[in-house]
Amino acid sequence: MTILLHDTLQGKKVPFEPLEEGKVTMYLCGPTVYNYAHIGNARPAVVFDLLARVLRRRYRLTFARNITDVDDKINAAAVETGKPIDEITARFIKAYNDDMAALGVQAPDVEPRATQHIDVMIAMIRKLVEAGHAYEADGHVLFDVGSHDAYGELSKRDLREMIAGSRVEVAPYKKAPQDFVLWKPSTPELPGWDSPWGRGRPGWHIECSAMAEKHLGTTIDIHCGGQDLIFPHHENECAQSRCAHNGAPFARYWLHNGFLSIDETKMSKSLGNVLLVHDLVRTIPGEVIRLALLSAHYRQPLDWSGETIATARRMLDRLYGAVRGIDVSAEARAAAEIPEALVAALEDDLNTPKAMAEFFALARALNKSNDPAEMEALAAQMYAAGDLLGLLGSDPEAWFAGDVEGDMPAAEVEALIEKRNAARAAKDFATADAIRDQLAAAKIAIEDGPSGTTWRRSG
RNA sequence: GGCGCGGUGGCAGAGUGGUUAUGCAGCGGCCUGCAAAGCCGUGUACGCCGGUUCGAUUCCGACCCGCGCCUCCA
Repeated sequence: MTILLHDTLQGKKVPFEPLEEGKVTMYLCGPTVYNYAHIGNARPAVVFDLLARVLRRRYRLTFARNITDVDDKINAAAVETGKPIDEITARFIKAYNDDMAALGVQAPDVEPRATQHIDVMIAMIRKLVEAGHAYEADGHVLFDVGSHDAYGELSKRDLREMIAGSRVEVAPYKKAPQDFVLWKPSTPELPGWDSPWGRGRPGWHIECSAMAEKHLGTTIDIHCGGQDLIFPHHENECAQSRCAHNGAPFARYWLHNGFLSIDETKMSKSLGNVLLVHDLVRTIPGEVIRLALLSAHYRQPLDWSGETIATARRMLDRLYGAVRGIDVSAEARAAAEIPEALVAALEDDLNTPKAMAEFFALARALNKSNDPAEMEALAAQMYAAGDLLGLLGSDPEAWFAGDVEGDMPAAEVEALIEKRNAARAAKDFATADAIRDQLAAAKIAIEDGPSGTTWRRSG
């Protein structure tokens, strides 16, 4: 079975064949670092992190996720806060990486920063000007969309309709309304670099083209990002790269994740419903957020709500509950293989809901078993599956005891349970039940098993 | 207006031309001091209307509804 991926350009699911046997290159558009990442930003990071994990099982992968650290929004943030640009970008690069790590996102192989690739961008722009695909006008360098026949192919847009439908005021120096900026002049206060067209800074799209070329080569295997990037960002990237590379294909597969809504409305600053990962991880375990983001297929829209989170938490409780109390030796862990059906689901265009169903089948088999050797083997398989999915990374006891701000401390819970068990031993069930109610009020669920009482937080 | 994506049982969410998704919630049973967890059992879901077919939730066409993009928002 080959891996199947849905390619936006072809508009369908197709077998994946890398350009070079055994080797895959993948590029994901990363954050513009002027603010904390919101939950919508986290979806592509998590989803394509999983794709990277799946690809690494079979291929030598080079995964690049860039950081846009030169941008007008960053400049605006600097003016607003009175802080130096470097300080702002350094702070939010760290925050982004910390937040994504909390969601189980592994570091990409390369994390290129735009400001460290200005020379590559200038070289690429120069090539485009020389080839007649770009022109200088009023201090700007613009990409000449009309010079590239395939423009609009990725986003399935017709150039003539775009011109007719253009509602935006067009800068007077543009040849055509949809021409976009490759290089723009900077005033002395703004970040700028010397170039053949004077001191200036790059446009957004050229950054990704240049960084992809530098780290992954002329033609990359997989380019991914959010659906809203298809136009104009990816369309423009594709046009620039192909024109700078004598028409060579830019990306062989384009993958785009669906949008995330909050309580069925669009997330937006004006509505005040922007949820920052930085805030969410304070009260919600990272794995819960990760599983919630993977609970729908990546191309489907996903609605984020209290129920989304509560359900994800209960799903994880069930998975951790299955492996709880089972010691898995290093040998068993090394020997464990992920069930073929689970891998096959992920290799079928990253069908995470199907993969989760297989994960639960494993949990049920484990819950049913009472043969210690089989239980250990099944638990080992669950951990192996968890490693691939980026779940089940905690010790089960730590998972169930895990507290967030405002929770009753574990020691206090243990003390109450001891008191209750003393009451139970004395058949004083009224006292025992009162303590259980007290714990329940603190969202602690207790379970009396044959080998003693266990407890867990019930979120 | 153009382009694209959806409408599945109480909720979330896969999938399939005829046979169990899965999880959460509910109900019944086992277990338990009682619970909880777990296990077993339990649901005549596939927007509407036509068409193709022995048979369609699944293919085709129209319609209704929702969402996204249309110059820098993942």
